[in-house]
Amino acid sequence: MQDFPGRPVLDLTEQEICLVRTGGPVVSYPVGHQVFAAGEVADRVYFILEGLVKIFKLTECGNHCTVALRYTGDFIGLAEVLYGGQRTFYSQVMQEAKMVMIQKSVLESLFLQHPSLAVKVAQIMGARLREAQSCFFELASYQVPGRLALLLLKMAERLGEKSEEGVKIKVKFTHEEMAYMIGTSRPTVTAALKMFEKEKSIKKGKSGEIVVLRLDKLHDWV
Amino acid sequence: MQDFPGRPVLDLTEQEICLVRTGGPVVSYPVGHQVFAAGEVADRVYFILEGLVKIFKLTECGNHCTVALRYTGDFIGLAEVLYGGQRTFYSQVMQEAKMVMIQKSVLESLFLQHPSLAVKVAQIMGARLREAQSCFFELASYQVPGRLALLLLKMAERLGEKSEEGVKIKVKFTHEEMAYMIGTSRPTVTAALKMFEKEKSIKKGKSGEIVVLRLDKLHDWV
DNA sequence: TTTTTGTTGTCAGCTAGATGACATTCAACA
DNA sequence: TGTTGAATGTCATCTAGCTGACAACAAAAA
Repeated sequence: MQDFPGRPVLDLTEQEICLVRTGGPVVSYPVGHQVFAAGEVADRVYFILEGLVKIFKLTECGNHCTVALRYTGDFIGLAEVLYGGQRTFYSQVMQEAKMVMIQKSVLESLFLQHPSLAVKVAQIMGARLREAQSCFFELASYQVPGRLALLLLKMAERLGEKSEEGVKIKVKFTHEEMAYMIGTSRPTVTAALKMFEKEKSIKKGKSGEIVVLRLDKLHDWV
Repeated sequence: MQDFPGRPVLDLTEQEICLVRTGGPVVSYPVGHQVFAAGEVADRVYFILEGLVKIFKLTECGNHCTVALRYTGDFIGLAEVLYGGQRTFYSQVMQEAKMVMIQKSVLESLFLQHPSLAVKVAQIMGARLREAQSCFFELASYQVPGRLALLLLKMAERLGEKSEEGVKIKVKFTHEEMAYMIGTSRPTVTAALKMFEKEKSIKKGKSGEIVVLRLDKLHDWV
């Protein structure tokens, strides 16, 4: 998956967030809700106040590929709105999401009135681009255990909760979901996770979440 | 390879180009020249007036992966300059390049004085991001013949010269270079090209360039 | 509680494609 | 013109990982 955890990238400032909040109504969507779909007109962006949303693509034959996860503080749907195209990806809520829905025209006038916001958005897009290109590189260069280790490390950084034992990844993803993110199959993810468990790099928490015990050992896999 | 041919994306207007040209000196580099390398400070961008430049990454073990090609009218090195990081990719000239070299500080003041340029840059980054994510998807979903067919189609669109026979791809890439772009090995590219030749989707021109005879047949491979 | 549905664990069989190796052809250059 | 280095064509070998399948669980619903 692309620019997944990918650092806080470039968070908006307090003032910028206030600005963005004025851009439209706050909407709330449950898990599973489709925010947008390929083929639709890209007439609005969303700014995530809370929740987790994935960006993915489908083949005609049902093949699923997740290219990014977006969190609190991220925009989604920016790219196509900026360059004025149709949506080419799908977007679905993975954790109940509260978002500001901003019409394209409103976003454009925000940019005009606050040029620094436009610059900030350009920065965000730049960071996302390099992240996406890195993911391409990783997919091309590393095999499954390496890519999965990398995914876990990024998740630990982004969604982790430290304890004396290790880092607990607070969000639970199914093996299938992870397979979509690293371009492999579900059974292969299961096997690789078992392997990590056996070497004690990770363990399963009580409610099924993954706890990373040894970041260094995972790192050795890339 | 990522957002390779990827449409002219979003060309700058005449005025914008004039603006950019004032941003710094014009430099000329021969084939093979390294424009920047991973680890360097990202203190400038280049605007390509003429030529072809690739953006790539290397593993410690020498693995090479090309994530983008940039042409006349494109910026290179924007992403890291925008978000203020180190360079994480390498960049090398593939066809003699004439470029405007623009210092980061100059670019920033250009943005301040001309907010519309900042917006345009955000648009460009958005388009590049979606292109890069599409390439990730393609690498994850299609096998080599499909990815190579797609690459040839993009090249035909971007670097093609139409004739009654078909579309001649004006730039010559080695099989190895193409392998780097689609995440495969050189012999595999050779084999797939032979196959396309056998089914008469493509042929070799007199100076070794690829001529696409049947866009539709290539398209059937994805 | 039982039923249902989704998630894991595991496996046998198969294949795309990596690797390394080598011969051949081509292009550049002296 | 011959010489040299790079780019191709081709092959035998090996393996990561896909596919499909099924059993074992777990969680949620009835």
